[in-house]
Amino acid sequence: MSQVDLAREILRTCVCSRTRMLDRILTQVFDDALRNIGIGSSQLTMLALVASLEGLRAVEIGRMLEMEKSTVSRGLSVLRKRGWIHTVERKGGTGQGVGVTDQGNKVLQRAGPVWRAAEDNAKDVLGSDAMDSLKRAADSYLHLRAIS
Amino acid sequence: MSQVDLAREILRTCVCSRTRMLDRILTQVFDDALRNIGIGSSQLTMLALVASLEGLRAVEIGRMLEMEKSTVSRGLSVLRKRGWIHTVERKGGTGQGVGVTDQGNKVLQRAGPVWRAAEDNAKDVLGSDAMDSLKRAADSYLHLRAIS
DNA sequence: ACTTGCTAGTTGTACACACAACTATTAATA
DNA sequence: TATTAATAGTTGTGTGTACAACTAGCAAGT
Repeated sequence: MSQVDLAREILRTCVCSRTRMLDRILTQVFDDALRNIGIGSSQLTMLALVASLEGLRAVEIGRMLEMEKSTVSRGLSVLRKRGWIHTVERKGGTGQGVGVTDQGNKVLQRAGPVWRAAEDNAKDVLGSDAMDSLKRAADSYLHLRAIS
Repeated sequence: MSQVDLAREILRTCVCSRTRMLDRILTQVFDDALRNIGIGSSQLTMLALVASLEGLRAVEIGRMLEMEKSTVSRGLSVLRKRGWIHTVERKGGTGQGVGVTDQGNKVLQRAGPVWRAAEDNAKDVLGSDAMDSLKRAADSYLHLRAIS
């Protein structure tokens, strides 16, 4: 098989590069929408998770979002720097977790409608069939039962 | 609507965070497989594109992969540093583009079987339905007609 | 030829991401 | 309790990503 044929097969087929492209496209849509609010789409995800389950530890966040622990660590630093989360004691005294601050809640509330508009916008960009199949692809795998 | 309800709605619904999670999961699968070869999945995508269309310019790569030009610029630097691509003259003298080196072709050939195995592995991880719907979601949007 | 303006490319900055190596903390057990 | 093992968290490094600001190069028109 020639190099060119192999290269074209990779480009036409590879599910990883496809997904990464979709990620770039969607991140663009959501970050554009959220820019005025001053929060990025990744940050919003993490903030929403912390708000959903007060007292989460970093390792649990990593498990739920499929993130490496060092990524979680640095992501939480950003949220902390912005004043959106703080350290909280966990029930039972088993170590510490994170919780949302008043500022964090305000940002979340302001982001809500903008995020919904972005979700609609994404449907226009991708088409609603593609969006549904994308969500289904994720549903079959992701570990978000705790907040369902 | 309470903050917690909003937060949970975002986590359950957001197509952007879902896609980013899928990206992390798939990148893990492909990078693990490719590690022995010494190339990352993003680099493989760009190398395959350059190999498919000799003499591409950065701006064209950006259009086809939905990447910002600065991202392309830095991505190409990495490939150049590794000795996988080089600058080539374009037919008609309209500026310069990039082409694959012999080394780059060797890496591509070695990566081929490993990449195919990773693609199979991804099907096991995601399930073949999810994988199909993921690819369909991308198909409806991506600009790869030039190499089809 | 000049200027004017568009397009392409690079670089500074900040964040997202993971691996490796380290520290700290917690749990298990001698 | 002391030691050890396992888990959790941080930090250095390199890459992936985009925005803003800048430079370079080309094109159009007068």
